[in-house]
Amino acid sequence: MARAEPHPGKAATLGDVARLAGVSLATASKAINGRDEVAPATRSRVIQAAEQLSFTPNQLARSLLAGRSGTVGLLTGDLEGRFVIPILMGAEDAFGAGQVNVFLCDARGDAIREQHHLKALLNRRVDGIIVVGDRTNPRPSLGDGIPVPVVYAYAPSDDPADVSVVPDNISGGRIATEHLLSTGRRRICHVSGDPTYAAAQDRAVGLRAALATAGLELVGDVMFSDWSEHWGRSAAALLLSQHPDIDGIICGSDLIARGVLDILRDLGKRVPEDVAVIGYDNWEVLATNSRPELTSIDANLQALGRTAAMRIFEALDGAAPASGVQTMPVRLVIRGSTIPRR
Amino acid sequence: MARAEPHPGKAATLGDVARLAGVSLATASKAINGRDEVAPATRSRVIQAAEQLSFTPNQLARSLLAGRSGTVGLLTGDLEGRFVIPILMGAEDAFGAGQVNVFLCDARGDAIREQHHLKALLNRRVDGIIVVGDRTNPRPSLGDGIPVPVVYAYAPSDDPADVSVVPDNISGGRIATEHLLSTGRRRICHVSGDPTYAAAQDRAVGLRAALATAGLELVGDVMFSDWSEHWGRSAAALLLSQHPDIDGIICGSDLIARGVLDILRDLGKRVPEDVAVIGYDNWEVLATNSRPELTSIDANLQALGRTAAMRIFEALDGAAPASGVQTMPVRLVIRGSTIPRR
DNA sequence: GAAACTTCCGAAATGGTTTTCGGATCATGT
DNA sequence: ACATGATCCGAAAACCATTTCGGAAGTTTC
Repeated sequence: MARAEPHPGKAATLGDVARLAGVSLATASKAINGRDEVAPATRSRVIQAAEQLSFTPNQLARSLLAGRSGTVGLLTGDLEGRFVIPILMGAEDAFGAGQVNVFLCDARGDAIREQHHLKALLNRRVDGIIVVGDRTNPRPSLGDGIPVPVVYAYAPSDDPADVSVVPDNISGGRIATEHLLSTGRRRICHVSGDPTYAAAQDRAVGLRAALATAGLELVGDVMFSDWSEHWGRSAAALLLSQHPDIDGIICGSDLIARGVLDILRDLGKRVPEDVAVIGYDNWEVLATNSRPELTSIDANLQALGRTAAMRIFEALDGAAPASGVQTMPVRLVIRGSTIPRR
Repeated sequence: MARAEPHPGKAATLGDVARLAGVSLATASKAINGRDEVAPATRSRVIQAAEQLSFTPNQLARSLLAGRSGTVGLLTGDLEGRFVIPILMGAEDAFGAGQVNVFLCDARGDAIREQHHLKALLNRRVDGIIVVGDRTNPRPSLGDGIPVPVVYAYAPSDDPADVSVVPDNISGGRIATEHLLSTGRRRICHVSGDPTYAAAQDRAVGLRAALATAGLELVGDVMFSDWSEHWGRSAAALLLSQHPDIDGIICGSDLIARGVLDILRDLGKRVPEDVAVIGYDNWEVLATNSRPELTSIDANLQALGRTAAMRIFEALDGAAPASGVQTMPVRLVIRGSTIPRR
């Protein structure tokens, strides 16, 4: 047997409420929305009727009238959701829960699908669009024919006229390096990931700059390959054979760092006493489960999402676009792989 | 300087198109929507006008009229997004890209926030709601006062009158066990996670059943604690000291399995030659980066999302609710931790 | 008692699209 | 020339909430 009234045919409309309360639509609207042109007695009558019918105003109709839908599109190509979820949460924070809702569209790296989603979002009259990429390389702009503000998060647009918000990878490389230096390390090398990633290059730049400031040079070349744990292991083995005296390894990702830690353990090196290791991304589940726990750089993605949302707001309020790429500060999270537990 | 026309004040409406083409709204609508009560010449004139103005129909207005918004709400408490993203992708597949868009709302484990989001979704007149939890324990039902179909995915509702779709953990435990048995293992133990998780209990049930069918018993008790790599390491050390002759370890999660693999390596046990290890979740980045790569059980979350979406469809089409908990088959992914590489 | 004012309520327009139904036009058949 | 039919188009209603503006009461003031 079907449940009682599982999906009642129609939701109550303002008209229903007005009829039940014995007033006109206009009065009902004013009573419910707390406008002051209505007598207290009438108001309470209307409100009671609304509750009785469990009336909720139809946002569709409201949006149509207001010209604002109170929705935002999040267009992502990030297959795993590692970046997009924190960014979404940040955006939700900025918009205020319940005020604005977010359409999440996954283009899965496909430009056609992205166009498809974009069109669908515009048809739904979203008030703004946040485009999220999975790497910090510039990505093709959606173009300037879009009738709502667009902000690019994590992956910047290749058009400087667009608004982009990205983590500051140069600074990240510098901070990681300065931290190792502050713990007394002097023979530092760098195992990074895919060299075609702007993030890899930027971090290396920051790293070299920090070393130069301290009058030091990188031990060996930056080792590029991919972002995997496998590579972290291979790289560490190679590194230790070529430069047995290194005392600090800066890794391009936490996954790489995990591989490096594995090999250091196999080779009998103590971390952090003999060699300090630092990762990147602060992927908690990896960083807190390693032996020892992994110091890492956190990109503050939630703050990044909040900022992206605020840029949308500003554009909606008619502020000057402030176009270009805005970099967001990153954060050092210190754990046992660089500082011994007391 | 501001860009040229960054956000043109108004998008073209059907009225604009009609005026430009010199026809009425009704005719313009029919021409664009391919209805056959319009002369070919008129139609092409309208279509050209529409393209000239780059007209796109306002979905808000369309939805208002149709009584269907073409949107679905995905209400999640999954903080990390590990479950919700595949489920979202599956739902998108089922709905057809561009036909339906998904509002993603993260309640962050907060019942108040969940209510808030739910209300917002209903006000936006979503056509259905998918509730995603981060564990397979029954969760509180949203209740039966909701005017649209609701499907619970991953975490079932505690109300049997609701529609729930969950992965088949019992079967998962059985499949994992049968796989180890098929590789000749006979002394099998089980390191699982938090015993308050229904998933942990279910997997253990399936495991014991498969062993019983083969006339075997579990070596030692099921070891419960939490889902971490740390626990995997502690458990493995304990296990090997108590039962040095075990030849198969079934783990409650890939993270636990990673910890187990670490300790086996430390103790000089060869995997899979001496001991086979199998994980759970098929978290690719963990499973493919371990030494050796990790055999695991995949919950087919994308298919689960697809099914959840189809349940919504069915309810919308007025089909019988088919309420209760539906379990979805899981899948064995074989890698090097159970079968030696040839 | 009439004018001025306040207080509250309702009719109607608004937003953009779809759909129904009646009307107009034109060609065909007789 | 008139009826019949076919073909195309347009006026208007519908969806639902908000807002403006005018009007109907009721109250105060001289």
